[in-house]
Amino acid sequence: MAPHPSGAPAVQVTHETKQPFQGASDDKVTCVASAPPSPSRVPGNCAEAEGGGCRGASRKLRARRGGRSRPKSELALSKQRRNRRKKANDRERNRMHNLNSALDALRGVLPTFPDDAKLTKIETLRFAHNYIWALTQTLRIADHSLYGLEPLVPPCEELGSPDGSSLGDWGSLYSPVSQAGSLSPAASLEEGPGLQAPASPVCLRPGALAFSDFL
DNA sequence: TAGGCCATCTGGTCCT
DNA sequence: AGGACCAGATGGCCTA
Repeated sequence: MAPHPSGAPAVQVTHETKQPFQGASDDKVTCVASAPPSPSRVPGNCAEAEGGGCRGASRKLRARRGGRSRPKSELALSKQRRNRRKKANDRERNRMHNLNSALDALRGVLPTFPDDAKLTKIETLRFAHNYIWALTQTLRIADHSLYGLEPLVPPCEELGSPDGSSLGDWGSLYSPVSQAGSLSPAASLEEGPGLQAPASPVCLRPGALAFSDFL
């Protein structure tokens, strides 16, 4: 996992490590008959001296080693493994819950209609990606018009939607991702097949955004 | 019923 | 040793 670039925008990925999550408890730990344990390095018998020769100083030696690690029975070992697995499952579940809540937060800031079906995970990511790109373009366009520069994109009237339909209120921003190729910053991302970015000029109008335009 | 989406479990790997 | 992260597997639910 690539660490955040130092100059990354302040999209704070709060490491909400301990955000208690409902359901993160062991509601359904179905401990399936666990597969054969990983190549468990069977802990060597700690009674084995490390060549230092146990000249009656076994107590000191044990104290230096921590003293608590004594050979465990197979039963105790498997019990310990199961316990560790269970704890790992809980953590993993919690981690995924945190991930999902972050995804929900992201959904919350994306412009969608109330009656729109909830975005799937991949849709949310694509939408957010393209939405950010579109907003960036908006700022750029605004900057250029502010300083009297040539517009970067032709006027909206000259743009056509991919399907050739006329541009209504909702057609002013046509689907940025429905085209192949990528001109956006996203091109630098190692994006999978899904995360294409807008390939064509986007004429934005505040409020005229629907998630379907970005997917 | 097939396919998509999702939650969970699991083992491996890396890091502290 | 233990936690975080990841990817694969599996099974459930829902919809066209």
